[in-house]
Amino acid sequence: MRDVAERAGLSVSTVSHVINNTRAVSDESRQRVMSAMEELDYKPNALARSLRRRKTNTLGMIVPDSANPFFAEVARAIEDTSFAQNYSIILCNSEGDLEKQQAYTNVLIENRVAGILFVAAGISTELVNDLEQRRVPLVVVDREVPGVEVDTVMTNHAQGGYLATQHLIELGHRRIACIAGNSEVSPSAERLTGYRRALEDNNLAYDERLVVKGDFQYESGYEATKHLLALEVPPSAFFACNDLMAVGCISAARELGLRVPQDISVVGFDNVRLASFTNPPLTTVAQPIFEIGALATKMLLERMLDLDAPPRFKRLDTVLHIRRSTAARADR
Amino acid sequence: MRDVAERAGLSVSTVSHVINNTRAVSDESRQRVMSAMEELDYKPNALARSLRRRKTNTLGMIVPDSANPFFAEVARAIEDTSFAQNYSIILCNSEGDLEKQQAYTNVLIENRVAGILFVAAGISTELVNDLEQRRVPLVVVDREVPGVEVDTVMTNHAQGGYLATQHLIELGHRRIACIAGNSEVSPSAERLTGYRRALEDNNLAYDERLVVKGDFQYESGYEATKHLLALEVPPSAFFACNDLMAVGCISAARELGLRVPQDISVVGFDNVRLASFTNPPLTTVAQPIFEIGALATKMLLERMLDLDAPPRFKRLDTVLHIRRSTAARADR
DNA sequence: GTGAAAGCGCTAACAC
DNA sequence: GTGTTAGCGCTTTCAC
Repeated sequence: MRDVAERAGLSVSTVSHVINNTRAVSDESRQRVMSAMEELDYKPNALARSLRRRKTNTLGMIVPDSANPFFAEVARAIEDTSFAQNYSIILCNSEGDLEKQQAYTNVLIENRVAGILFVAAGISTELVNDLEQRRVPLVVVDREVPGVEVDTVMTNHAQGGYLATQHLIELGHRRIACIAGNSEVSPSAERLTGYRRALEDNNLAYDERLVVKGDFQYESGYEATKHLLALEVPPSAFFACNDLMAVGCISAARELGLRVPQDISVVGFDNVRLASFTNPPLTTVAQPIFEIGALATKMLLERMLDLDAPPRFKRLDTVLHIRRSTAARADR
Repeated sequence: MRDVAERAGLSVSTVSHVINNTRAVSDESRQRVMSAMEELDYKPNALARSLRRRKTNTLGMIVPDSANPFFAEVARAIEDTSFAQNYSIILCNSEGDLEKQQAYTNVLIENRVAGILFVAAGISTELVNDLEQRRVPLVVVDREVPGVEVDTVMTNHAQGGYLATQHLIELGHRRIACIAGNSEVSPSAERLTGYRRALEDNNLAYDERLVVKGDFQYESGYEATKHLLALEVPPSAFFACNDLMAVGCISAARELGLRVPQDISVVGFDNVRLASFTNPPLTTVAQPIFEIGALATKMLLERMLDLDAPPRFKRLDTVLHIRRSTAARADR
């Protein structure tokens, strides 16, 4: 910038003011500055600016695994929205590991990010309090943090689980398996709740043998299905708590010579891009992925403006997309 | 830091030195500093540090679409490797749009990133020269930049295309379609080259009606297949230039009542995680995705150490993974 | 409408 | 082994 000022024959402060449009400057001076910048191909130093302003244009985003299609799509939505608002994103993959998450959080704090988005992160009460005390704005996405008041955007997972199960029941299925996630975390448990509630509402007994835990990866859906289909009385329908496990489920069924949906029905959860192109196309409960990311970013940006406003909790509804992986139960 | 120094009753420089382990400090002083840091919960300001050191610990990564499984996995590998080396990643989605890419590049320069990774980005000669002149280290991944010498890590796409096609030929297929990508960009064109070369080596005629352009998305594989199967003499095998299009291809075939692999065979490219779980599991040409990301990061880090070393060009080999989407041609 | 000067929080050169 | 000081490149107050 000094160079620009010299080249333009003006003071550094004037140059700064034309760059930031922060003070009236004569047309001539403005011109001189502009051309000097052009000629020197000047790019302001955001580090110095942020240091001085005590505020960066960087956001931190912590996800368990940015290569997982669901998180990848949420991350994409967050990045898009942030870019549109002039914020950059530092990407962090926690792998759900608390230590890594803490390490990343430290890096983000040291880089004085303007805010942090925790996506599906197993965030602890202490961490939230720590961040609050440091006055770091944060938004939690896709996880409920028990006992703490933080800005949160969540999907109505219970409603989604209900929708999925109800759909299967309406198709005549009576033995409906649930390939759950790690049930300790909120979205996973809620999907299961929705499943149970739908069974109840239809006077179907909850059979715990039909519920098996997965970990949201393809493999676990595959394994769970192999296990479930080996039961004495196997289920005729599966509610997989995410699309990846649903894909694994279909894969396993096929290996056992079962046709989807003629022999068994399966419904997923998330509606990632892939879901439209599985074989058969997957019936699934859609989360409003883009909206989740966009809303989370928006909430974070608003939070930055007023750290002491009351925390907000947003729940987004799901929509059932009926495709080709579900059909009426075959008579037995 | 000032606070820490006061608390510890020492000079700021001493504190700095213990933090950075950059000078001999008495055990007692060190202890005092440590506990002061602890008590004040001090986190150094990376902005100030970088400003002073004239070097950040941040890297920029530009990808077309971080929600695309292939890029998502490469990005993941890059982020992992960088984190292990104490570098953070700023994520940029260019959408293959040159303007967005330029905008992102500017942001990265303003943030004085220590280096930039261009993944599959349509990077131009001017941009490379501009960056070189600014002395910004960069590595290009998965794209060849014609007429410019830059550090590059590429897969041997031609070899992969050859492998895929050869495999189909060995299975007895004679009419083999190719669902290509946008053929102007290097990886895409090379895969096609491999396809042609395999045909030639086996004395099979190249029929341009059997080659249709896609855009690496599910949809385009789907559309291309619909088109190809409507030909008077449809192909019995498909080489899709990436896994997503292969999935779209299978999806289209199925809609037309064709079985994979009994009626048609399809092979993909990339070997994204998903490929193991499609229905049927996809035979595909594996790119060493993790290695690509890891190597690219490593090259960038090395480049940062010596900006004037001769540029390196690394080509990684592919491996054919034979799964269940390919089979011997049915007699007709 | 413009300039001088202080200072953001750190590191590195220089003194002792 | 420790302290003082200058300065990284900006923004912002204050003065004119």
